[in-house]
Amino acid sequence: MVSTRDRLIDAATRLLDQGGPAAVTLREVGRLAGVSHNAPYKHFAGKQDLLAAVAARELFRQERPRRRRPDSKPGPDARQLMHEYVRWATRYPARFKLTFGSWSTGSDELADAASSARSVLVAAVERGQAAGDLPPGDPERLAALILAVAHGAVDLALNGHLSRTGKGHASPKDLVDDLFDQLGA
Amino acid sequence: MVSTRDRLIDAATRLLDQGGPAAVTLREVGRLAGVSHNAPYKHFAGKQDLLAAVAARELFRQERPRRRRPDSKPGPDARQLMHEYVRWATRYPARFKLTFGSWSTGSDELADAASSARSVLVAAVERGQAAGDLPPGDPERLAALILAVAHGAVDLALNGHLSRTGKGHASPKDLVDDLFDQLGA
DNA sequence: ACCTGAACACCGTTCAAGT
DNA sequence: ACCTGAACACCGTTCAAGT
Repeated sequence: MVSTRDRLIDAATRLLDQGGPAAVTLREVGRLAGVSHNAPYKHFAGKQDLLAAVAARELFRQERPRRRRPDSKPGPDARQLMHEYVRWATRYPARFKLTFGSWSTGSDELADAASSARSVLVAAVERGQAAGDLPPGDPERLAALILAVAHGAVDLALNGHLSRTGKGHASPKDLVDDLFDQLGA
Repeated sequence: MVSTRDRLIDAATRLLDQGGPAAVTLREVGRLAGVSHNAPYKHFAGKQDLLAAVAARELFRQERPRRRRPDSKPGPDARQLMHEYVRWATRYPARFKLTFGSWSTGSDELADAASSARSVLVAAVERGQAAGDLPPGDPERLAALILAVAHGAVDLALNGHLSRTGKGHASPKDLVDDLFDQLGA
């Protein structure tokens, strides 16, 4: 038995994927969930709060598989993490833009999920430094640099600002690899 | 004598800076420009086209000072270019998000301005490579890596996804410098 | 060529009311 | 506790008409 709240988030996510945030109208969300156009107000403060719930669920789903990993196995390295990040963002561009966009709502749920996701990357960077694959220095700051490249490359590519043709053509994954190659040298 | 068209773009830019794209209503744009709420339709195809004009003017203004530079002086180096990029984006976040967001309208004006701005960076990267400050390789691809860091760092910072406190704290400018330091080593 | 005023369809949000 | 239907204010866009 899936709750109305979950069905509302499902519907909002589907509409978001299809047509961006503008396509997420409360009327259509309600219709897809089988309720009236203002039933969402009984579960969320408004449209913004509904979208924040979508973003929070997305972050949680990204992080959960890594949390479940048994402690005996080390997690994936930072390069692999960024490859997954790029792959997810490319596949679900609207979710990517929403999740990493600015939330005017100061949702605790979102803040917690984001900081948790960041700590996974920092841990991977620390393992890379210990193995000599990454340069020394503050691991949080190096993680920020790595995330900035992945995030920026994806955002530029999604918006058509990466040269899409000719010798200069590089995919976000290529640019992430370029960075790690430079860091390893 | 400033044209109605320019006054409309001015008004739209002001509203954009104050409250983001949602605050740019054609009614308020018209009111600020001293015309009716649908006079903009005589100059632009619609709201989207008006916002594209704002973005195009912004790109043009960024690029113009560099084009006027006499050929005898070499342009600023890539690091300095990215510092200016970060400074502009931090000062006018709404313009940054609009200009580097996705334009559904395939505006030629925008595409030209964007590719022109990119070529300025590529030229700076080539000079850096010639001077031995940057590693060898395809300059377009290296320029894309550098732009990805600056763009990603600014976007993460604007959206509050860069750790704002503690030892991991790094500003977009810091991250740009980190990349250039790594590339120079 | 440029502009206006009325009108239409749509949306977020509120409210009174129902079970 | 959860939901509905009507209503309100607002917005993008279109249209007929004016100079």
